[in-house]
Amino acid sequence: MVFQKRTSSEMEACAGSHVAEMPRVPKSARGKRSVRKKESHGQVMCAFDLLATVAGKLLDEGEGSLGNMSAGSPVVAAASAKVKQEQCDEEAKHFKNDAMDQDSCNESALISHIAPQRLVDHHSRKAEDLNEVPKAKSEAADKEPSMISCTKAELGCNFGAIADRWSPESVESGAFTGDAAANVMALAAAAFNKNAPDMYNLLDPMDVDVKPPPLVSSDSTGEMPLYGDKIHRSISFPRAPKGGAEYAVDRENDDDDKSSGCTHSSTATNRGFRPNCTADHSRVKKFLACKYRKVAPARMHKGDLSYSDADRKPSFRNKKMYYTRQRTQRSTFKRRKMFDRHSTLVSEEFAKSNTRRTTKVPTARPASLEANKGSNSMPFRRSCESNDCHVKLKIKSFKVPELLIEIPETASVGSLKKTVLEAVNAMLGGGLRVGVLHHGKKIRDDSKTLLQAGISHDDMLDNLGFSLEPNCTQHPSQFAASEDVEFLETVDTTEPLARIPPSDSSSKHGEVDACQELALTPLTANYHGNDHDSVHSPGGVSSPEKASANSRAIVPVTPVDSSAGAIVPVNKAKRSSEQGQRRIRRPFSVAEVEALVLAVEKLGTGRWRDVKLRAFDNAKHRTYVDLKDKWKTLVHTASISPQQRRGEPVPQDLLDRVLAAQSYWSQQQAKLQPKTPPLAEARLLTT
DNA sequence: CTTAGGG
DNA sequence: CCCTAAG
Repeated sequence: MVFQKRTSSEMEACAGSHVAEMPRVPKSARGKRSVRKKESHGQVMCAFDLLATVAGKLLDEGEGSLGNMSAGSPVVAAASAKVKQEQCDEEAKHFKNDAMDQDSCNESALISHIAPQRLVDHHSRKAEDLNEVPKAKSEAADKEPSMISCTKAELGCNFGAIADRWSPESVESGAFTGDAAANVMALAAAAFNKNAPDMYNLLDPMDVDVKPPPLVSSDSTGEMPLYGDKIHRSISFPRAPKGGAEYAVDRENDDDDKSSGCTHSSTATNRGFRPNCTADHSRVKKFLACKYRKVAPARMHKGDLSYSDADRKPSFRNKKMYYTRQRTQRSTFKRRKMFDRHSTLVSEEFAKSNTRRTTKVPTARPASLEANKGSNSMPFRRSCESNDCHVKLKIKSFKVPELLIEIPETASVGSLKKTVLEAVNAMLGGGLRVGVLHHGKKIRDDSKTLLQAGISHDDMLDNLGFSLEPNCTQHPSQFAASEDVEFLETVDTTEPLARIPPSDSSSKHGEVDACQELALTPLTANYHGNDHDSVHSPGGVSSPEKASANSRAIVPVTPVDSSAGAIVPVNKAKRSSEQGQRRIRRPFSVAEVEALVLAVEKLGTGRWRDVKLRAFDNAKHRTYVDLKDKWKTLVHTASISPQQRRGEPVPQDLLDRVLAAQSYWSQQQAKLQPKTPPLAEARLLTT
């Protein structure tokens, strides 16, 4: 008699480990490999440029209120926060149960009142009790009544000063992560309101250095001019309040904000380069126009962009533009390196030394540069009790959501510009949100302190990231509810505590190492992959855990303006360099490896579908082929010297198990292979 | 769709 | 990871 290979394997598995064979999953339930072959055609993608446009948008947003608002990043932030707040409220209605949304709302709320509070903080530093805040605020407002009008240009310039002054105090260990996000927001807002050239600098991953000046002992400097100090204070994080009290501060204090950031408006240098809005815009546009890059025409049809169901969700079909991950573009592959760089521009660093300052200033903008420098050199006083609890970081640039635009190849450049602009505006219409990522993981808990989030002054460089995220639901109605939800889930990563640390991080910051938990509860618990989103909502979808995967947005794109669209309906120009995109590489974490090993030990090799179902059913990415491949590499890895191994080191014991399992199962396979395995059987058959 | 292997 | 041949 001849056993079917699989059957025998299963039997052995059961016999050996007492594991009941998993019922065969119906075909319908089997993991399907996502469609990969995508077509595409004339598409122009422009991600980095978004930054430029962002500026324009923000300008617009602030237009109305700028008149009577004082300048200063806080104000700007407040302004945009207003808009965001509205949306958040809206969102809240739709996703009341979504933690992420709540977070986003908190962030927004924070932004709106953080500024005033900072000011207050400045004026009544002693008033640790939040109860005193209101009073202090009014005082503050009274003290600087004359600083109420600033121009946008000033705002922009001020950013330079602010950025440069971003004191160590700005990011204290005691600050809430939400505060951090808010602060970043403020900075971003300010940055975007700068005149174009300066903005470029800010955006240039190579330049802008927002690092704070050297720390000065708290009382060694009295030189700090009032306004300087103000500026500084205005962007620094409020002292960590106990509880979420500060969230209660109402936003009616916008008035205060108005006067808060303007103290420096009198700065002569600022006057020097006060561009007008028009100028700003044109610059932005120009910038955009110059930078847009044509990319692979990956025509996106129903989620072919991504490989995972979750990923696919936000594939705004039938839309002209999409925000998605860069990686989804296969055609972009060749340029990926370059592109990734853009997407990595999020990097910021923690300066370890207080003295080290690398302020590369824009060679292009002498004026502003000067202004900035002036302020840079200005010492300021910082008053942080614990001098070593500061997190110093510089944000080279923000990660901007990818923007995909589909436009006929025959469209004019002008229409392209317009299209891009519209897309960006559409995205920004929802306001921006700043995401904070640590070790590639999104920190969603705004109430966490930086310290708790693992962001400490002695942190490693490049562990922190910020991203600008569009406030997705501008027109919720345009999308199916489910889609929206999924989108949200996808956009965001997961709850820190429930996550598996990125492969490269040794989760040394007190983050719960979910890996072990998962890995150690093998038989029953599957490795849930990175799809910890389920933590937030049942049936959650997978979400890439890497920073690169977080910001996406659905843009209710208004049809490309008539001119562009009408001009050329020639969509047939595809077929050129299509092909699907290569999936991004997602190194297996130790936890995953362990889960895999466990499953294989149980099921044996050659049953990858079952292994997948058993241990990676929730990891939408990770197909059985992936698992098989991983096993292959594991076997290989285990057989080479440790020195030759690369990537995240896999515990030797795991590798040993790999080899053991491998040999065991291959043996089993060998036994069954020979049509005449046991002599006895052969005899029986022949007899 | 799954497996198994080469690329 | 991708791609393919096979079943």
